[in-house]
Amino acid sequence: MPADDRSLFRRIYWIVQHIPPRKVATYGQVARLAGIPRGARTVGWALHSLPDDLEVPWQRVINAQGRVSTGWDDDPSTGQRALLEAEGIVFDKQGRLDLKVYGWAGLDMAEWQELHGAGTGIPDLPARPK
DNA sequence: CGTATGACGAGCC
DNA sequence: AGGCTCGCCATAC
Repeated sequence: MPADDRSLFRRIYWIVQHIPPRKVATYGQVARLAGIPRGARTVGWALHSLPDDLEVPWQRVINAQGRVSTGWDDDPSTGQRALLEAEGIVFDKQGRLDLKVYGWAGLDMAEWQELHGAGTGIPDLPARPK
């Protein structure tokens, strides 16, 4: 990853670092918090190219279906699902988790302002403009 | 600068 | 519910 990702990717990582254990956020949710309402795929790209030396709980970001989206990690010990189960999250028979139970509420006002600056309120995100 | 590529998502069958 | 199509957005080439 380029050395210039210091704005968007950095914001994304910062947000993910604020997801508490046993809670999960969707790619779209992180994207909205990062300021790119329809940039879910970009969040995926950001986490995909996450530097190893950065401490980011990437496993807590899943898709809107409540399923892990990695696919390549069937490894029972290092796979995304395994990491989440280790935190106490339970998946159903179809490999999905209940977002109503484990879904993260998002950044609180203080965290939002720390990220975007004071004076800016958290938008209701209709995700439809343009 | 155009095209391809996703760890996505919403809408339609 | 499950599968497909299309739109999205930052990057890589």
